[in-house]
Amino acid sequence: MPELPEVETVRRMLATTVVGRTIRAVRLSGAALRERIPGSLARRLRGLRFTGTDRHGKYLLLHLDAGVTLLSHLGMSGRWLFFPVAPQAGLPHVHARVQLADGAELWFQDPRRFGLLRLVATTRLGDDRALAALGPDPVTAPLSAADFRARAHGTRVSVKSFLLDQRRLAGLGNIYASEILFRAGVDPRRRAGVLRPAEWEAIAAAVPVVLAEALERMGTTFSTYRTIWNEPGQFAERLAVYDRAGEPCRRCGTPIRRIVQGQRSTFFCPGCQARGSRGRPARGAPMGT
DNA sequence: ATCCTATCCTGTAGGC
DNA sequence: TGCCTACAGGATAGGA
Repeated sequence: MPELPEVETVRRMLATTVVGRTIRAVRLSGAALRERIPGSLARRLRGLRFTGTDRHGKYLLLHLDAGVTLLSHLGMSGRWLFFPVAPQAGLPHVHARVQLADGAELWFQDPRRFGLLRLVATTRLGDDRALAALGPDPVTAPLSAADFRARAHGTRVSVKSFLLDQRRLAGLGNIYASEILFRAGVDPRRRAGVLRPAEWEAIAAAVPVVLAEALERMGTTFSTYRTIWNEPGQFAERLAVYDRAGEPCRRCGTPIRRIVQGQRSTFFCPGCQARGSRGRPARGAPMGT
């Protein structure tokens, strides 16, 4: 469930905690994540200092001196946990323990092991196959309605599936795709290739608003996601549609529906996201349907 | 090229 | 109470 707001929350926190600190040693579990972590990763990180952070979509980049970047992806259940003092007790599913020179520790925990840890030369980030495949990041490179429309031209997939495709737009996952379409008043079942300009306008406007609100509350926690201080995000209570099947829409009272698209749940309000609507009015405006 | 499905994995919720 | 199954969804390989 970590999507852009969750990863950005983690990035900001790591920027104020680990940047400037030096790695004394790295211990690996030996378990394979999305791909196997080579033992050389621990050896290459030893003695390096964190110099900065970046994020592209759901990928988190921790830059170190010596021209090395530690690329990570949280997958479904991954967490970076920071401990100012090394804990006495261990935790299950910790795949990397980064021991810092001052005694603090940074752990990568991932029960389901869909996550990723990889070292990349800082100057060759553009060549990395995972990063190279990503579309623009909607926070660092916001897309206009015209951009969306151009990217969707000719595609037959639903607008929900379109928003989830990291090659087209990097950072949205299942939660925020549904939330953004609700905010925009667009039916998730509509084909992305035939949306009208007004609908793309509504989507382009909704993306930064929904992401900013989620980021302000440190993201959405259902069960697994935590910040580096092991705190849950607070956006779950603000969700308009996600995981609210059968509950009344907060705006019009219509029961929220759950459907399956591309083997994933989609949640939407049949009242506010009517098929063929032009995008609903801005929040607070008269309903008009 | 584009789209769709199955796969990886574990914790948890629900049924019986 | 306890066992079993289904489900959650990140990315991606491979097939249609």
